[in-house]
Amino acid sequence: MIINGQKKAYKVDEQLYHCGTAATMSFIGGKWKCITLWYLRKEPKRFSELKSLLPDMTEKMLSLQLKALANDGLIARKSYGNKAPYVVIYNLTEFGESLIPVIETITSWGKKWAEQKGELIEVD
Amino acid sequence: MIINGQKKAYKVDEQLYHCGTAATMSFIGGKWKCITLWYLRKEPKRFSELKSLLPDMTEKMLSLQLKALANDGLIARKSYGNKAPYVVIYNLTEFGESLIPVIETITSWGKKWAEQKGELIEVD
DNA sequence: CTGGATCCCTGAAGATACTG
DNA sequence: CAGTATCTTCAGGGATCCAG
Repeated sequence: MIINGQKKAYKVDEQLYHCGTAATMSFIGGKWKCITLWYLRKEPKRFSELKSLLPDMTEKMLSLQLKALANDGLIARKSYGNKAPYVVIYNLTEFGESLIPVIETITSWGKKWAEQKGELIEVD
Repeated sequence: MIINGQKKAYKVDEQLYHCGTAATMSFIGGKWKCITLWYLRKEPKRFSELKSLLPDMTEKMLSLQLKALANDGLIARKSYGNKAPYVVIYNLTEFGESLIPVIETITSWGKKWAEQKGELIEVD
């Protein structure tokens, strides 16, 4: 980002972002965050529900992503019970909801492209 | 992507995409592709122009990204002259242009967030 | 001027097994 | 049930030098 020959950047909590894109990508970049948020867009879900909805994601990655998303304030985690079996519910926060239109834009472009250039097939 | 209990995916040129998001991200994911396309959105630019607009990006990365974007059909490369100094112009293709609204959505969300939560400062 | 070639490093992601 | 703990692999990215 260069304004009047001066190099500028956004500074948020000691972190520099050289453009709006970089800021957004820090929230939804990487391989899994978008799709995780996407599955939470309508209603809260349990860990095991997400796991079965995302069979390609290892438990470890799911756990890491959920932790990161909660840390960014995009989702909230609530746990019930002090003995196994535990129940843990994840839901979007209002801040997380503000990202859904962005993800929707990304998803629908990809969907349209994939449907035009390829085909929907069964896997596994 | 699970439909009627059946796991599905898009198949495009032997490549599998488990959702629209993954497809889009294969084009604009990573640290540099979005911003590179963004700078080409209005008019074609030379390698050296892009280099000075993107001072944080090494020449190697710029070169790699331009090659990848051209390979994906998002930009076109035209070179003039058969002796040094060469002139090489990059411009968006129509396909590349179709992604600009997506990038715009991403950028404006990040911009709004950064302006609310942080500040614009000079760097370097 | 516009890159290519090479080496290196780190962090993201995967596999597998284990636990309160 | 909802995660941790290790170990490993690999691609993205950085630094530097080289070439037409």
